[in-house]
Amino acid sequence: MGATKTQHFTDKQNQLAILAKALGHPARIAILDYLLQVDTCICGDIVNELPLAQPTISQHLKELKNAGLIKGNVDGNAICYCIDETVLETLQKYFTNIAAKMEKKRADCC
Amino acid sequence: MGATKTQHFTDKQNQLAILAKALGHPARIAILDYLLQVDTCICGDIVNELPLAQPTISQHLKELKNAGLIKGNVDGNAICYCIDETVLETLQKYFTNIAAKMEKKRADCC
DNA sequence: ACTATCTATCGTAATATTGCAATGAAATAA
DNA sequence: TTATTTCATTGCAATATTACGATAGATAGT
Repeated sequence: MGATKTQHFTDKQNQLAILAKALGHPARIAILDYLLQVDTCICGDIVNELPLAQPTISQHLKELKNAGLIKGNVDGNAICYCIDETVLETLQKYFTNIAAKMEKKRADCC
Repeated sequence: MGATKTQHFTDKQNQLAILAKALGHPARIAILDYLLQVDTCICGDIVNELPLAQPTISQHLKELKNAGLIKGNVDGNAICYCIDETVLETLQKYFTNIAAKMEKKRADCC
């Protein structure tokens, strides 16, 4: 025991959980914040922006990449990371959908 | 080491990470799905809906509650859990905001 | 070639999460 | 009172995550 029982849930549920989990760390939120802030979707000086060692950041980037939230293009010596829109749309849809459903039953709730 | 270095990040980043982390498990996504599906924000038979033991579900509910995603009202012997709209708005805003920012710089990205 | 720079990976310690059996606590029903 | 039902808590084992030093690979410049 200790491992998540993914087999028992739907693909949708697992996929959403993977995305949310990837966002479930302040460093990874900070990385996304930075990628949005920077005008060009520039590269690897994320290390200078965050209070974490380079291997740690590399690991966080890997997780964001595995979840599909960002993509990385090799650009000479550096790597250009940027946010993947398509996956973010999934998340946006999920929450707007929930909001819509909530709207419907506003009254009969606690 | 092994503990998250929350001190180094902003309150906003930490708060978002907490919410995302709470959603970062398929069982907890499934719980929200169920709460949305059921018409009235009904009570405790969530145990019958999920392939997990009662203590495990109780723990997941606790985490959703701690993150602020759901609230629970005692109703006699049972407990009535339901989704907390306000926090979901935070998430919805976050993603629509990201989507808006992405729109702006569509061109110069990888 | 050598050197510097940038990033990934390995190995490992510290900590957190997941899952459940057993047990508690609190309200309801008999 | 004595069940019964409903949910929470405790305690523990299995597993995952977080963080970083050390090291390796790949590219650019000299």
